[in-house]
Amino acid sequence: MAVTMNDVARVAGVSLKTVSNVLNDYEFIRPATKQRVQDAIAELGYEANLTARSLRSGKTSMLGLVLSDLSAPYYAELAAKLMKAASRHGYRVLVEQSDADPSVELGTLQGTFRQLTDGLLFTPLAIEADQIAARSGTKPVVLLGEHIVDPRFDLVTMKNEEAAAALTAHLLAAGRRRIAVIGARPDESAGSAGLRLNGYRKALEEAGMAFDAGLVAPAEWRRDAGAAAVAGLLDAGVEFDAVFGLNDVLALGALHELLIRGVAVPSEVAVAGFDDIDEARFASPSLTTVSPGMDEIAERSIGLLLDRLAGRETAKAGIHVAAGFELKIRESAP
Amino acid sequence: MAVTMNDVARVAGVSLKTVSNVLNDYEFIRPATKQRVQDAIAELGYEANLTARSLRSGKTSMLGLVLSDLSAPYYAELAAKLMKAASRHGYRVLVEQSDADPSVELGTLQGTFRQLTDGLLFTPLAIEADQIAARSGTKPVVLLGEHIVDPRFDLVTMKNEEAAAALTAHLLAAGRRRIAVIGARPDESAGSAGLRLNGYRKALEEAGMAFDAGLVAPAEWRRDAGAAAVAGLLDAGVEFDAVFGLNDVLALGALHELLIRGVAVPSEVAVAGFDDIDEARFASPSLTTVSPGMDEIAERSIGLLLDRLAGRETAKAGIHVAAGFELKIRESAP
DNA sequence: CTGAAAGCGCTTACAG
DNA sequence: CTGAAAGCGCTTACAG
Repeated sequence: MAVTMNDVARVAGVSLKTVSNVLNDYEFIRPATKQRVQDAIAELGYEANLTARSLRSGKTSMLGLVLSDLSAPYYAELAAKLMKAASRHGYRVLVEQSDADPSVELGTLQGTFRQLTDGLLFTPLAIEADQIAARSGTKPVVLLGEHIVDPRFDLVTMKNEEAAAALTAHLLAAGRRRIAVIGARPDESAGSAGLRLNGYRKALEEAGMAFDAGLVAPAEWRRDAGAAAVAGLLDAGVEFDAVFGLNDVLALGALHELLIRGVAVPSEVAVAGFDDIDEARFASPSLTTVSPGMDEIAERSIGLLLDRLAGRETAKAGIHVAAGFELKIRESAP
Repeated sequence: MAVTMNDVARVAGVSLKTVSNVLNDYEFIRPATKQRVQDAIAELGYEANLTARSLRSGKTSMLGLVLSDLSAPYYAELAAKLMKAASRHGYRVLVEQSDADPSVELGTLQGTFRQLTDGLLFTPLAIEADQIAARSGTKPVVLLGEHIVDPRFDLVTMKNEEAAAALTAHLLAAGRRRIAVIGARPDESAGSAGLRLNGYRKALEEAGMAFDAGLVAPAEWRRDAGAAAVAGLLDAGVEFDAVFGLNDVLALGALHELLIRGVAVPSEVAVAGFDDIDEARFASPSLTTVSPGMDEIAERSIGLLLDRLAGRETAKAGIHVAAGFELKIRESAP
């Protein structure tokens, strides 16, 4: 049997409540009493039982993180940073992989996962704002990404459109005229894919260049799909002198396919991505990309969620944060 | 206020215990009673409170996973697979990043993290077997990796030595004579680095070739360190016609550095790694590596831990499992 | 097959 | 500043 607060109270010669007060940093405790309790805790090696505390207080000191797939480098790096940020504030992070399955996403908003966590960092991919609103209950939710941008919900995101435009402008300034885009999602205009594509179009427009839909290839956001998309363009005889992968793994898959086919990068075709995952720096050639401010996203989203939990942030409307971005110009598109 | 078992009992017209029996699939319940309870559950939208259940039963339905850094691709992919495997058995996985810090590793063996989880999948990197034995308590622990191989503990690992030898033999068979090794850890002979280096030495021996310590470069297991290690060898004028990165990110960092320096891969220098992370297939050139059987590792480690939890496995001595491996011969070292 | 009672280890009003 | 009591929502012996 583990040591309980009762044992501590007995050894310290005080009541249960006094032990609880010491444990919870209650202000008005006589220093001598506090010391006696702390000595007893040390002597017995007492450790608070989090489950009992949770049952009574309704708080778990865990935050939920919902994302599609932890093995995607962007999510892996983000999760690692979020966990570190949460840990600095005394919270743990419980991760749920949704696989972009709507029923899994809905499931995390209620039931066990919700019970186990005090608040949620939620990357919606398959469900809509009203579905979240219908079951968001009283625990705070901070949305990540851009699938849902809604004034009702807190949101931490990145400057997708602006950054994609800046990257496209860079390619244009370098003399590229036919920039293929891979990773489009024709079925959704609101998400990251849509916003980044918008940025691309705006940059073209600003440069007085026509948009050519034949340069836009849809693809799932995976390496192999990026490779296949570029293969498709090449096989179809589409001409292009640059490829903008809407994220890094797409761009890296494309880069791989181009090199296999004997297409020189960047001399014949420049390649650029989005996310600046660790791997981008070490690709060969190294990948030009957008650093979307992942550190800032991690800090701000944890900060906002904890502010909501602690009642430090009480705005009725959702707070929207967009982290700053930075262009990383590397060998693949100098 | 959430719906409780009491509410269900009232609506169904039965006692608390009967509701509990239905919830816990107790065998001997009259079908009609069971139906009444299930109807009440559906009507009220009742969901069991996991915290209360945990407090009373001492079980949390969570497994702990301790690893150094979730953003390392190998760990990210492994964690994703472990979570999926656990989920199929009704368990969640709570991840703790240790950063290879001994005090963090020790901390996960007791205290809150231990309380929150029914069993542990533990990747020790900085602590030793006796330290684990001293605080392993009654909850099961399955070790991952090879830092600690001890008959007292269950262990799921890979065939490091055998696989490294097979990979080295492949390089030798392809005519490579001076194979540099990067990522050695001179301070530890037992871990993955030591075992893989052993495999390398055995393959050399088998081929009747001398071991040259000048070809072995220590490095942390990161991309940038792999690049720096190769740069060091080149700058020191060490001659080599192949590089064996003791894991994939080391090999990919090395590959990058070689290409930057104008060294042709594989014609001048072949490059091989270990792990077969997703990225290896899509590197340019694609990376020859060892697939260490990650699916098998995930399945077996979850399976073994759950067998211990359920009392299906009662062996007094630790059970050691080594997953099968496969050589993935790709462009970087054909 | 089902019920009434106790209790897991805390925190939370309520007193004093 | 500290104490005695109640109760969070379950499961677990114990009866019957």
